Amino acid sequence: MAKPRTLEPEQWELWNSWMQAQRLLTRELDRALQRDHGISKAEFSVLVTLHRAAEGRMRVSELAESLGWEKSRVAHQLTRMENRELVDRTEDRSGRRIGVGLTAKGRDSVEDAILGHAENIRRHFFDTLAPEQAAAIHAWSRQTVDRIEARCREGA
Amino acid sequence: MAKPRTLEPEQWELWNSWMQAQRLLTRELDRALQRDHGISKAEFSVLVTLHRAAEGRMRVSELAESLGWEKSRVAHQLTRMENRELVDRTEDRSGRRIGVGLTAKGRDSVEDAILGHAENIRRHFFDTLAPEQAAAIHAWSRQTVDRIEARCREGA
DNA sequence: CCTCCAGAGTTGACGTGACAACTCTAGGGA
DNA sequence: TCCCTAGAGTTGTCACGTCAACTCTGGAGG
Repeated sequence: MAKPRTLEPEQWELWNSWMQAQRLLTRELDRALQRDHGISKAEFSVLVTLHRAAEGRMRVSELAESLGWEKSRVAHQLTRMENRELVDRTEDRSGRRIGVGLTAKGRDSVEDAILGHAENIRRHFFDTLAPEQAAAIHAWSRQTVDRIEARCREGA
Repeated sequence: MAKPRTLEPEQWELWNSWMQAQRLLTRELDRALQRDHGISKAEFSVLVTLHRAAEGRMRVSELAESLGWEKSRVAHQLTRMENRELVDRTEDRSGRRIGVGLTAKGRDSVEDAILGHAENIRRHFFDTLAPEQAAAIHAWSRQTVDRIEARCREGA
């Protein structure tokens, strides 16, 4: 058979260390964001996206589209962030929620966090990444994203 | 400055596509496990670890060590899995919990799931991975795991 | 005009993950 | 003997993420 039913030991080894490296790295970055800036990675993503928006105000659906998140995830996240006064939801006069924007506190938080986060990514990721490793990872990432997105589109 | 304060655009591009590739890939594998075998990735990890254990029975702390999880996470996971009758906890005569093992249902589930999961990893990961990409990724993974674990040890 | 429906947004339930506080017990000195 | 501390294991609390079900509104078409 050209397609063995299970993986070779060295494939398991590669797979496990790859998964673990990812896990450790993202946990590290998450913790740093929390410790140094008091926000989580999810909050950071939302804040950055809103911050990049031209008017600093977006529809929930745009936000979901832009983040690649499900709308319910965005709604839950916004509820938590509204409680923490990082964002506010604007309503039309009937009380229907129509858009989201940064509060002053939210704006301060991102602008503060974004430099530190970039610095951490550089330290933990790019500084130990040889050029051919970067090339390999980049190529693999693009392949993978394209392939899975293609499968989702055709499967839908 | 040798160390710029923020990342180059192509670095952001690499970082973002890498994060997204991870996210899509693990979500894909998770869903397949859930759909085809009715178990989650976390449950699968626990079941596989117990299944590999010589006597099929481990201490909670061994399990935590082997999975690289915090003990509280393991305890919560075991509670859920005990409710689903995938594992059982053994007690000494004073009622103190002393070990964990697979139930028959748990054993069936892993043995059933493991081939399918390996197949999916092969399809989604290894089949699109050129040998030199595999080598680069493997090298990077090992570096990263070692470095972060070293930092944790010294930081503690 | 009325109905129905598609899309936006929310909510609830549940599993996952991190962190801190707690209980219990065995073992090691004073 | 008694204390007491280290380790095992649990529990509570909170944030995150997914799925399904729900509400509301603005049209398109009868």
